[in-house]
Amino acid sequence: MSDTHPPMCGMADHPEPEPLSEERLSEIAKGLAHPARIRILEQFIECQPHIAQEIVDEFDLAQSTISEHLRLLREAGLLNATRDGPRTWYCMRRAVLRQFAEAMIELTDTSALADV
Amino acid sequence: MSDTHPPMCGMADHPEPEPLSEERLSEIAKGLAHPARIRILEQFIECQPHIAQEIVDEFDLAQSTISEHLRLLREAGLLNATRDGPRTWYCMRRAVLRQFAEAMIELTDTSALADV
DNA sequence: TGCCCCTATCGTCGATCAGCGATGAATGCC
DNA sequence: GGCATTCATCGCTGATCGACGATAGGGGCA
Repeated sequence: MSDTHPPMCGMADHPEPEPLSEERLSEIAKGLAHPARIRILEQFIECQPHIAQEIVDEFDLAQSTISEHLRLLREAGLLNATRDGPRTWYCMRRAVLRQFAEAMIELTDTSALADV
Repeated sequence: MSDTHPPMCGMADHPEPEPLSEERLSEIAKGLAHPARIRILEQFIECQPHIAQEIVDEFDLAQSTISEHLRLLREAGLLNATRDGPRTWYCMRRAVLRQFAEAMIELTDTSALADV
């Protein structure tokens, strides 16, 4: 039972309302630029954290490869990692991905010109 | 005057409603994974096509480098290219970027679980 | 015809990515 | 203490990216 004790993920995921720079946006896009990483993020649709082993079990990839993908997602700011004894709990930083998605929407939004 | 004769860009940009695969999503993300390419797309916020030279003039990068970025954006499906004599008109495929953005929104949307 | 403009492509170089196995550190359990 | 589990990191390899200059081709225009 004590192993199912996720650390209260992502609730303090407060939105940072400053607009994202092109550099920041491209960093996030780089995090998304591999099918395995998209699939990893899909595992977090249920707002539940996962330990790395759970992610590894979902793929036909070596543990070290998954660990590398998790690192890239962390560095892109798309995942949070919390060590808990021998485990690491991961959860998605929804606000970051959402802010990225909204910036992309704005790029497609001609009416954004009204603000210029 | 005849040089300002953009080829009726992107109006036939009909949405393709099939959900995007992880492979497709990561291809699009790869197209977005460089600050110069984000900035290139920003030039298309006004729904107007541009020739490659206009893009080159906006950057401190060699023409061949910009041409390469335009190629990657084309291959990611984010830009359309239309040759017109010596020029190439580029315009943004808004529906593609929007569909990508909406897929990212869904990843952040816990209520998407209701559909499962 | 000849020249210039606009672009795409080629070749090259260094940097980063993507994959793997192996190793090692931290922790919990017996 | 000893061992198994979990995970990150370290090489290593091949592939791709990002930048450039140089080159070449396709049109217009004089």
